[in-house]
Amino acid sequence: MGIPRPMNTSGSDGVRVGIAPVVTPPIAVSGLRAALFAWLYVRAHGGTLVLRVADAQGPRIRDELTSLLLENLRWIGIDWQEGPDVGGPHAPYLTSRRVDHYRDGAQRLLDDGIAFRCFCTPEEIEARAQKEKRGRSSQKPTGHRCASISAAEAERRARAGARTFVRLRGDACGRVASDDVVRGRIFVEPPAEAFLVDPDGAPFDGFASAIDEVTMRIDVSFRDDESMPETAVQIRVARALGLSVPRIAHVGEIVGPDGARFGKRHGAATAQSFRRLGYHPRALANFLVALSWSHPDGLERFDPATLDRDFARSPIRREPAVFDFKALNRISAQTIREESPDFLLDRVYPYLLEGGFIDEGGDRARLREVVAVCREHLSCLSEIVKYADIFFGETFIEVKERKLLKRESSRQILVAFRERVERMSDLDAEGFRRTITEVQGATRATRETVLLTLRVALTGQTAGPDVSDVAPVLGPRACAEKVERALHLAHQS
RNA sequence: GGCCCCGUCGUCUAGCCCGGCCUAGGACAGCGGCUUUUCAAGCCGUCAACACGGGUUCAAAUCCCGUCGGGGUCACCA
Repeated sequence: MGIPRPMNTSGSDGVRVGIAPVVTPPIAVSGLRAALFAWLYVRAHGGTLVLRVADAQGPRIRDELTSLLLENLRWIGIDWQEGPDVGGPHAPYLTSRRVDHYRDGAQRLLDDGIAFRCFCTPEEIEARAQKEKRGRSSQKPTGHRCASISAAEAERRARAGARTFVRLRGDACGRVASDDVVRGRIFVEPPAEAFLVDPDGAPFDGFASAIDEVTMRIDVSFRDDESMPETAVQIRVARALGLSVPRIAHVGEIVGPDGARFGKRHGAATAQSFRRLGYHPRALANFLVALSWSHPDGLERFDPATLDRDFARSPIRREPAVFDFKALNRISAQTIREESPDFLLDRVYPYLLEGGFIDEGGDRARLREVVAVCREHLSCLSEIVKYADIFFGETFIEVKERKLLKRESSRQILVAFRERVERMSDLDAEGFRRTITEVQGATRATRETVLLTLRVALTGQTAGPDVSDVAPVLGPRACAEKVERALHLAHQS
């Protein structure tokens, strides 16, 4: 059946799709995925992606955090037609700069007796929340003492300079229905006496959405499903103010192998951390989308940017999805393998530099060879450092692998190889193959054993790049040295 | 604890809305094999699921009810 078609309330320029990621905490895979789906939705149906950044809460107006967020969204491949950086007819697109827009709405809610002023300090609120948590109150806690202060009295105190939160009255917090784009009809309920505006006039997410998504003429709003309570607040507020509510798409959550929401305890969950590790952005996008959406043609690998109308042919699944690193690594490895050595070289360079393997402005031709050899074995670009020692340092040979070198047969292989390679001025793939055959003949070892022994001597690992690829890049001299050292190590321990 | 969401192979899913074509299909992982230049990649094969219990029906993964399980949320900050 696919995804329901959008209701276009905004004229001929197509559907207006909104996302409103928060600036802190840093955007994680779930937020990234909600944004990705919004972007795909726009591409499939034609329209405008409107990016509104929720930067009003927490550390206020932190420009670096905002640009980091935009960078991360762009990194994964998303682009938007209206947003803080590109502007648009409904600017500004930062909630911190829209405080004026919220004041009227809040005042009207207050006047109409739908909201009340709460004079409690953050400490008092915190203490109360703790107590409720401990008491495991079964009753919905309503009737907060501030709620019973008369409106006139509350206004007087507020005008006298008291710092207040604006909160939704308990009787306005009942559950409401929403026809969700991914879930169908759902029922949601705002938290008891939900917070709308803080003492500095900064809106809480649901309240900001109620106002902004109407003024920005959003038709469909994508968000991750943790924000369902905020959606409830949005609907309640909008209803009270006589405003419309866009269709909302709650994208299902991403959980770890233990079933708990994928987050810190599973390691890196932020966009930034995947970026730092050097995952291929297209692969991460592919992976995240495929977590809850299957290609109508059964493809498992696809470039989200080329999906276009195909995206609308298949529905977004609502069930929680398990973040499977193996699957991500596989997709990322495949994608990396398809990139040219030059493309990879530029991206791998910082890791080598940072690891102290190379100096600024190193030999590009040699680096390209190294990258070409390692390319098949990278799940993410930072893994290059696992292999960097082979080419740029002293090969480290694991104790476990040294056992192999201790054998008399291994010694014979290494000696035979060294003798030959020492006499060579150049070592290409063909020369290496020939040499191996000679060594094989001289030692009467199997080809497999010869290769494995040399692999350990030259790379220090039993997995990783092929010896037959590594040796030519190292050249005869370095090969001889590494073998010499391996022989030495074998005798030591 | 209140409220909400979710429940098909280990994982991602197809099927569910519109009951029969489902002795439940695919992919990935796992396992086995082939590629005999090793690890990896690639190719071939194989294992494996409708959470449970009631109902409705000639017929249920598909509809209804209940139970169980998992998760989310309950100001901000973390």
